Amino acid sequence: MSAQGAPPPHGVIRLTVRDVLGGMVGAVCASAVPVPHRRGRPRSAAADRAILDATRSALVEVGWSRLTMSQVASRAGVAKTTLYRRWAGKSELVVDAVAVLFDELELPDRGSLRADVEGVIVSFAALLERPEAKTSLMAVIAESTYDEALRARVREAIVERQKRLVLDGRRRAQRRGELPADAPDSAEPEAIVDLIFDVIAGAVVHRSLVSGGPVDAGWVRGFTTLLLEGLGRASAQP
Amino acid sequence: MSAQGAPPPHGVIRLTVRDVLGGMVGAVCASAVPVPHRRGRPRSAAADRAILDATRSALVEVGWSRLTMSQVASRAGVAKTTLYRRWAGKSELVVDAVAVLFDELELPDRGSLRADVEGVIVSFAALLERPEAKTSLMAVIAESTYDEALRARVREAIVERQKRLVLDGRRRAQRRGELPADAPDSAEPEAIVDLIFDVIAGAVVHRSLVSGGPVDAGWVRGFTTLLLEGLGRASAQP
DNA sequence: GGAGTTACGCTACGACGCGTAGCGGAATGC
DNA sequence: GCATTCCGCTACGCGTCGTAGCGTAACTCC
Repeated sequence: MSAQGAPPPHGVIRLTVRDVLGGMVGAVCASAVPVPHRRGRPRSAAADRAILDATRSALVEVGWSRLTMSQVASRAGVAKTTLYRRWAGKSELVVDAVAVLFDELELPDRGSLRADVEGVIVSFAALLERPEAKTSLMAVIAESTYDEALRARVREAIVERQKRLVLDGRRRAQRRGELPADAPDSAEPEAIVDLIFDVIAGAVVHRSLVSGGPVDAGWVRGFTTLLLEGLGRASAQP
Repeated sequence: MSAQGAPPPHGVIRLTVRDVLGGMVGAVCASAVPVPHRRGRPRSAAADRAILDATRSALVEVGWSRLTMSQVASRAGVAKTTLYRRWAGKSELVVDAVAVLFDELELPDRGSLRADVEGVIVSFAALLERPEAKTSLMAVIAESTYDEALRARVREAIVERQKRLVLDGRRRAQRRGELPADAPDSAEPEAIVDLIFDVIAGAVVHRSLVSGGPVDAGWVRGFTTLLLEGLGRASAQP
């Protein structure tokens, strides 16, 4: 609503996670320089960290719906106004607070496509089990269906950065000869990566947050078989 | 919070969608009799319908987060207290208001497994495009991560009732010989149905609500190929 | 070192949604 | 008739939101 009401103090009102963390995680950062803000008192990086930490711990304890800005402020030891100087609302704050969790995801080479797929499924499911992520991810996505800016923020901060996992795994499988190499005329390996990402992430989220069933070894094996060999063979397995 | 504060007036405070609609849609209804409430003035079925209609139309216009109980009440032409006599809060109300949308899903026999799968994907995606569903489905699921009763309500009213689509399609494919019949010793065709449901629903939801890409003919064909034939062949297709 | 600029903590405030209580009246079963 | 239950209405206390205004702290440029 009141995004550009007042003249922006430091050029930009909102900072991304990468600005806060000094660009230590991001590689696609637009401006490598973390905005050295020429004049005036600089924003407290300690306050930023305290706020994001407080947000995560509050999410663990009370969940998304009972999380209030006042509560986060007092936990972080800052004034409520300081929160609103950085984030427009609860949704924006939580996106940044949760985004760093997803950067912990790694995909070590396990030797085969099947092992790699099972690995990423298990890792992602474990991440979704953490209360901070579990309670807030869906809420933020829900909010973003009516807020285009928030939607873009979610995509940039969370979705886009995880596709690297699929991209890496696919390239490794191609090198091993488990998947066909990209046809030089085929214009869209990107479409396939997007598809695989939606299928894996969507299925794991749906399983653990909607259906509510456990992502245990049996489910992981079944899902991987379905992914690798399709419905016919997956139905025949024990 | 205050669920059982006062003695329940009519035996049960909450009614399910099937009670309201007189059991016209559900087949797995526990008690076929819609509680003929022995004494006193009966609850207005017209008010129930007006409230649920008002909820859906309000969801279309303002979305989940800006939806208020007072707003729904005045739209429906009922008092706010009447709302709270039937539903404990916004989440419960919206679950019931949205659940009926999912009952419209049908899966006509299109002659082949591939055509059936593509059909269910397209239908489900079209449903998610409706603003009432789009904005509220994720919000309710998010809320349910910290509310076990709500979670059960979502599962019963939405999730469980859609698995029939997968079950039907699978049986038809088995009859056609496109899928192997259930091994008599294999104890769990149910696990496979659950898996397929999570994969299809999860992928479509993730595609349209998280990634934000279109569920167009190309995506549907690619996803179907992946489902039927697995990663290897899906990667080779144009 | 001083001047200008920006961020911070604090307090207070209006606006709004929530969920409940209490009333008189209306619709049913006995 | 009488008891029972629902309805519409008004009013209320409570908590959260997001902002304004103030004095003060930190930093840059001259």
